[in-house]
Amino acid sequence: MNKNFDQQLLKVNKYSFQKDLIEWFENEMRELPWRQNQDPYRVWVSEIMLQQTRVDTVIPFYNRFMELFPTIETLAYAPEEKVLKAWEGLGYYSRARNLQSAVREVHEQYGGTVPNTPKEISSLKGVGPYTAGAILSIAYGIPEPAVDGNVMRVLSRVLGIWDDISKASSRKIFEEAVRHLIAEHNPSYFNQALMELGALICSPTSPSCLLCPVNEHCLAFAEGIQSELPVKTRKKSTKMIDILTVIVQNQEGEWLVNQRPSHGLLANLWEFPNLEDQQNAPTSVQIQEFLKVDFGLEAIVQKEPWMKQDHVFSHLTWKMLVFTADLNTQETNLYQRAAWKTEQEIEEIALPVSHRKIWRQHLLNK
DNA sequence: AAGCCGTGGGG
DNA sequence: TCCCCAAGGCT
Repeated sequence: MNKNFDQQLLKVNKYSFQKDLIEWFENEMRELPWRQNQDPYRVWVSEIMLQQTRVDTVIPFYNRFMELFPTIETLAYAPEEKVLKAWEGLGYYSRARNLQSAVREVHEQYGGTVPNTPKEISSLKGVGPYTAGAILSIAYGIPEPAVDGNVMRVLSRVLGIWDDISKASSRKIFEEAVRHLIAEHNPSYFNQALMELGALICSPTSPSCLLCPVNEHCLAFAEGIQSELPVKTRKKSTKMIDILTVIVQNQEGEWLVNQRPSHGLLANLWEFPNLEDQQNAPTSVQIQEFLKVDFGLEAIVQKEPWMKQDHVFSHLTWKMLVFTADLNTQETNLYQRAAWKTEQEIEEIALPVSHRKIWRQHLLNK
């Protein structure tokens, strides 16, 4: 472990730090839907939704989700498609499928009670080191570290930890620091306060150190090096992919949609048929061949796209060209995971944000 | 270990 | 416009 950090950890008056931090939290904590009580299920759902996602974004999704699936049992028995639909627009969709899978396990293996040991709760799908600690401390009052980006930022400054927080291995160092500092009598507030402090005061850029309740314990503030911490290497730029998308309507006025594979990007979500532009032929020809081979459909594809749209993911960018096509046959027996769906049905399935935008635009132009 | 996995907001 | 970010986990 980092020697300087170790020395700093011993210098901090831990009980004074705990008191200053927790009293600040009691006065300043935001009223959030998942803070109404300590129901482990409600805490659990909130922690999954909050992974890599802002509080303001999560709130409306969380409220809707809890209305639809208020208990472990209701979520366990819900069809996956309903759960994905409730998650539409929130991103990282495997979170939703893992959550339901884990909830079903709790329902079946633990009699519907969320387990309260690190070993058991960490074995649940989608529950990693952070989420395990968060649920154990917030719902059960168990003094376990819950180290997220906020905690690493706050403690890197308070203790002068120079390890690169973008590396997975760094988390352990911060967990050790939390194990030393955590308030055994109130781990829930201690952990939440560290995160709340990171969100409200100890922000990534321009932290409000003068307002900080623990600034007298903070090494970075004492030395005026808040802006140097935490150390975080930036990730690589995203790659571009050219995507050709096609809107096809049958004689009944239904639209052709396809369900994505059950693994990988946007798993199990529905979308309008699309392929990567191979640039080995005119776009309309590529799409025509694609509809024939992948869907068994004869169609005439417009030469020019009626819409363009870029969509940026965390690790790649789709540059989308959207075409329309007219069926040239009555035979519409579809292959694979494709289906004809009515306008009403398309409203009720989960689409990626990019395809939902295309759909809205299509309805507008019709 | 490092790449994959979404989205919308802010500087 | 572009980049970074926001209560991470999985493989």
